[in-house]
Formats: sequence, structure tokens, C-alpha cells
Amino acid sequence: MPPKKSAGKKPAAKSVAPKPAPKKPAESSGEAVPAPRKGMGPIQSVRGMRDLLPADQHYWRRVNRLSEELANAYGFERIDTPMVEETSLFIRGVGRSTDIVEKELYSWETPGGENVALRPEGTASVVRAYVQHGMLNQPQPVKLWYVGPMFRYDRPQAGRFRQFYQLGFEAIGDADPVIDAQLMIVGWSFLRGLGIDAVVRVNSLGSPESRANYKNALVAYFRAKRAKLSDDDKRRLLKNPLRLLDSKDPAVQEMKAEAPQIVDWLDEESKAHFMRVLEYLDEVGVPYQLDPYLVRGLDYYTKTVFEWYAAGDDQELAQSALGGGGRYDGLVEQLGGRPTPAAGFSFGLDRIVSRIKDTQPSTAIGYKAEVFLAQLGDMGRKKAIALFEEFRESGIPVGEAFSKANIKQQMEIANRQGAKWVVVIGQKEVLDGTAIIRDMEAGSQEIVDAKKVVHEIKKKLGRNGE
RNA sequence: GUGGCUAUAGUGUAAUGGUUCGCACAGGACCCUGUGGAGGUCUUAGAGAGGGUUCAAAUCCCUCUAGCCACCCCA
Repeated sequence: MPPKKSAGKKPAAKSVAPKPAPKKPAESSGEAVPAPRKGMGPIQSVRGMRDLLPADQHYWRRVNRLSEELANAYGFERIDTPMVEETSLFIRGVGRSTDIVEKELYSWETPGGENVALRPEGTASVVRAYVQHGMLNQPQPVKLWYVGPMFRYDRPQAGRFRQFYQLGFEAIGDADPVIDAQLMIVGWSFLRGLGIDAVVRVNSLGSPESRANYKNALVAYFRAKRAKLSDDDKRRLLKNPLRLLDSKDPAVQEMKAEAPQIVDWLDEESKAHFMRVLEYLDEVGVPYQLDPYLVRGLDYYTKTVFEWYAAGDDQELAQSALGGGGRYDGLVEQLGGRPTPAAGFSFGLDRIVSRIKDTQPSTAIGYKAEVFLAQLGDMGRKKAIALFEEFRESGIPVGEAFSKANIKQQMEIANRQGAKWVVVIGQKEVLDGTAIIRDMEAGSQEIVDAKKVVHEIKKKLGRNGE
């Protein structure tokens, strides 16, 4: 760091850079400068926020491309909602007593006095948009998808960031179990398309009534054994009893065996619905595991719930869930719409990308060009700059290193960019009205008329038919 | 939010409290304004921030910050 502390102890000396930046006139600045702000280090990104660097972008691109492809294939339309919403949307949508709302919400009051928050998930916003724009008047179900950053003020950890990216699919306005199944199929296709071997765990929470009844039974059961519960679990008992079921406490694990099972409390309709979902999955061959203890952290789920895990992580690594979702038949109404059935799911793209990165390290290079323009001398450079535009307008990926004069260096760069052809233009060529085309694989080259270069290259690339 | 571990160039690493912090890769320049993958020479760049102990700190201590691990929770 250039600004070093006072040379008090360290004589340091050290040959200073040519221009000894006249930093501190030691004495004079002493009073002039206000207060030497402390903690002056290099500025870093804010906690839990990270950069997605160029080297990783191709993974993200792949994920995004597949998302779009699948969305089209399955008939979902893209929607983008604001990152900032009224805080009450999330309180009503996600649930007041969930951790997501209680302690992980980035919320503040605007200068105008509105209470707003950064979205912690996508479903509430999508449903809000559905209601706000009267999408109930469109053919149902309305199938929407989105991708974008979400924000949760949680403690960062591997696979957990305060700004993270979710890809989500929602189907609003249809209660048929085939919708639930199709969503799971979309998710399955997505993971498979990325080469991720995953299983989906499925459960049903039933209708709000059956869920509530079950919850009561569960609370009653555990309350009787309250003394044996850890503090964490006592808290859960009050706040989110269903969560007790995936407690890691061995004592609870034991109690679980005797505990009421959710399947026994499902109403007939939910049970039938669930069976249908499973039948459809069987039909398509989607591998799933029934998990009677699967509950989800958001309040809005009803009936079907599911979560994806990478296969092979038989040991539950923390943060190993890649995504999840389910049916939320009550949410639309909860947010002020008419009673409307709906279902959806989302993936955590950060985790998915990191998974691909670990299992399929890529050799992809950065910028790729098919043709490279090498130039020599000022005349050559001028001609090359113009020619570059011609190539670009013809849609041919073309590379350059105009700032380099050395031909050898340019060849190196051409090679690094993976160019199959190099067009060389020097003084001589400019004067002759020609250009050299070099075949990088064969090492041979030919001289062509400068006016025909683009045409010649197109021919070589097999793009003449256009 | 709780507990623990960690922090050296862009990356990965090395150095019993004692010279100027070593190495590899990456980057830049040159060898080389007329032809690529190699090589050679030179070079840029570092102790997360702040404070303390000590004759002396990358090394020991404290605080902050960040990352990681477990918990909580979740994607």
C-alpha cells in the first residue's frame, strides 16, 4: 500500500519508486487533515455479497440458457418483479413468524415513509403481480418463471450468501395434481440437463385444516415430553412445531418414532391428490423419496412439498438443498386475491453452479474467436480496424489485439482465443490490396484479394449458405 | 443471532520471535513491426484493518473485518 504509516520505527528506506509521491508533508498535514479515518484498508465487498467473476460466468450462462430453454418447452413465461417490495407483502406472504421475515429481512423506511424490503424470495412477488394485473382473467393456470437475486440477512457460510440467485417456476390458478408433478418434472429436467444427479424428496402437508390438526397433535405429543427437549427444540415447539421433526437432537429422533405421522392426519382429498402426484412421477420415471418429515420454512405451503438434494450427498451436508417448492393454495387469497390454487418451486443457483463447478470442472477459455485479425504497421492497423467492423457485421466472432504491434504476440493471442483462421494485414498487403489468410491448424497460408476476405472466411467457416 | 477455526502478491503456497518475506503459476516488457503453442532475460505485485507486547513480530496478545465449519435457518 502506498500510504504507509509514519516512518517512525521502520527506517524502511528502500529505494522508492522513481516518483516519490509526495504523500505526506508530515508536519503541515498534521493539522490540516481532519481525522485520520481508522480502518483504512482496501475496500471489500459487503459481508455476504460477492462478485461473480468472468472465470465463472460460463457456468452461469449455461444455467441461464437451460432455464430459458426449459421454460419455453414447458410453457412458462418470463416475469421480472422488483427487488424492493412493501414489507407487508412478505409478512403476509412468507409468514410473520418465519425466520426469513423475523430476522433475515433487509427492510427499511424510505424517505417518503414507506416500509419496504429487499425480496427474500420470489413467490410472494409473483403472486402479487398475478393479483395486481388481473391475471386471473387469463387462461389458467398462468405459468410464470423468473430468475434474479434474493436477499436474506443471514450469517454467510458455504453455499449461503446474503445476496443469492434463485430460479423459480410458478403455476397459478390450477389445483390439479398434474401441475405439482409437472413442476417436479421441470426441476428434474433442469438438474439432469446440467449433469447433476439429484433426488427429490416429497411430502404432503395436507389442507390448512388437516395441517393445523396435525400440528396440534404434534404439539400435544411433544409438550408432554417437554422436559426432555433442548432449548432450541422448545423454541421450535412454540414457533414452528413441524420443524421439530428434523431436529438433530437424538432424543427427539427417538421421540419421533412414536410421534403422530402426518399421513395419518391428511384429509381424504389431500391424500388422493398426493397419490396422483406420485403416480405421475412414477409414469415419467422421476426418482423421488417419500419423506414424511419434510416441512418447509415458509408458511404458505399446503399439500405437496418437495426439496431437491444432490444425490451422493447421502450425508446431509449443511446447505445441500438445491431447491424446493410445493403447492400454496392459500397464498393468492392471503395476498388479497380470490381463492386460487397455485404451486411452484425455486432453485438456489449459487449452490447449483458451485455443484457443477466441483463435479464438472471446465476447460473453457475466456473469449473465443473464430477469426483473428493481425496487423502490422500503422497502415495495416488502420485497415484492420475497418475490416474488423466488416467481420463483426457479418456475425463472425472475430478477435483482435490492435494495441499490440508485435506480430508474434498477436499470433499468440490468436492462438489463445482459439481462432482457426488469422487474417494478416501489413503494409505490403495494404499496398497490394490483399490480405493473408492463415490456417492455424495446418500452418499454411494464402493471399487473397482484400475485398474478398470476409467472403473467403465465410466460405471456410461453411457459412456461405446464408 | 451462538460457538469454533482461519487470514502472506491475482491464484496456490514456504519460512525455530532475529537480514531485504522464499517459490510456482498467472500478469507485463524485451529477445522479436512480418507469423502461434516452447524457451530465455528482466519486471510488476504481498503480510485483511487497527492497536498492544518486545531490542526485534508474518510469527505472540487484543479488537474489528471477512471467509470457512458446526448450530440456527434455508436456497
